[in-house]
Amino acid sequence: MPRPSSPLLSPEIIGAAGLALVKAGEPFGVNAIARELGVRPSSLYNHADGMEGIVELMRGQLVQEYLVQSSGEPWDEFVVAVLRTQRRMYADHPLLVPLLVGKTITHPAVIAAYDDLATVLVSGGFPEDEVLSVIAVIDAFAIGFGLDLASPDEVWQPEEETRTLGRLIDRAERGSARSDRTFELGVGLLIDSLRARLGR
Amino acid sequence: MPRPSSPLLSPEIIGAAGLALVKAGEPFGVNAIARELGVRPSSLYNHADGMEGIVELMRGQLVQEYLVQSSGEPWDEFVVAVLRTQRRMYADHPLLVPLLVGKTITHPAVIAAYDDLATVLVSGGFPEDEVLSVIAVIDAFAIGFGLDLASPDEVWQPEEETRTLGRLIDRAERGSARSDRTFELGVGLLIDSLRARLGR
DNA sequence: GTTCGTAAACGAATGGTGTTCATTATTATG
DNA sequence: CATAATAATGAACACCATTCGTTTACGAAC
Repeated sequence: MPRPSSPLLSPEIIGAAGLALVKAGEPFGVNAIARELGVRPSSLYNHADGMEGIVELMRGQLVQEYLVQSSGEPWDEFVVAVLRTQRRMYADHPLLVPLLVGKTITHPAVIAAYDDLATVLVSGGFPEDEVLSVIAVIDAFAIGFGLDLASPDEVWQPEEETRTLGRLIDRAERGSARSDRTFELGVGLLIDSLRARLGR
Repeated sequence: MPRPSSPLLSPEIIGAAGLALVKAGEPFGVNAIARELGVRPSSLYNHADGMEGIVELMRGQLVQEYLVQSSGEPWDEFVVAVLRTQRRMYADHPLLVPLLVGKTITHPAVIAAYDDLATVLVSGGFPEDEVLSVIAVIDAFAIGFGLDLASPDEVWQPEEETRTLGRLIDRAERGSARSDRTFELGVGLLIDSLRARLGR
């Protein structure tokens, strides 16, 4: 069926299909997306530049979906909001982390989001030569806690006797409750330190 | 060449070859390892349980390589040492992160390392129902900063005008110097907050 | 010391992946 | 109306992880 009357594909459709797959935790790839869309894999190459291009499409849609815009609130409130959203984003798509991380960011929407954060931090009083580091710390937090939320219920499974760990595990909460608690602790620590650094 | 006089392979040899590949940043997989060892891919299945088993072998050797043992120092010194080592480990093997993360940890050496850390934190005075969260925060930090160190020199590449970000990028350090600075800032923030929490 | 089972290599084959290219028919442009 | 670009297909390629049968050397039992 060559060149159908109304096109079956578009960059948006492909990106959305890819995101739907990773959201469902199913194996994600060119063939899987094509299967999902009822189309041959080679057809995708008319709209996206291979696997890499598809990932870029997904990143663009993902960022728009999890966008947080500043609206005049204090810097610390904004940072917490960004952290919460980013963590949720990474946790909802753990399979994408290795694809997204370690690549230079050029997508305008993503750049704009970081620009927004940088502006808020500068306005909040952070010295200009420190803001990028603070942003990287925020990124590190979000990725780390996102992966933590996506990790299995039983993080550790000791097979032999332990001095301390086993006892703590037995008493601890499980699953998302544990991860949420950890995240709140971490966010509190981070914001406190940033406030302290600012006031110094 | 069936059944050679002296065996060409062993779990240790296979794990080491896999680690050597990811350390060199080369594509890593069953075939690549076999090629590196001058052996057919199918031969590996006599010593390791497929791709998954090979990753497990690699994890074991990796942990031993980056092991940090406590020796009576104060908890904060130990935490910093663990953070530094873990960050280096993830930075040296960014390709392994998606394979290591999100899996239940059973390897005795890894469990022992976490048990050590838990013991130090409890001895340091942290309440028992908080120690696991603190450990998760430390993990999140290490992964996040490891990935940061492994990320490209130009993290952002704005194509359009920005309000703040572009100016900060122009003035900022690059490469590992930037990442090191960020890490030191993050470690300082984390330790300060943990100290504050403990003293409260 | 011969026999026999196991161990450790190989080769071939299977089903999966991402990618390229020629082909075809439709749609849009001149 | 003629022509070029477009968007699908199918065939082919190279690679991947994995399984299975085959071959042969080693080590233990008789």
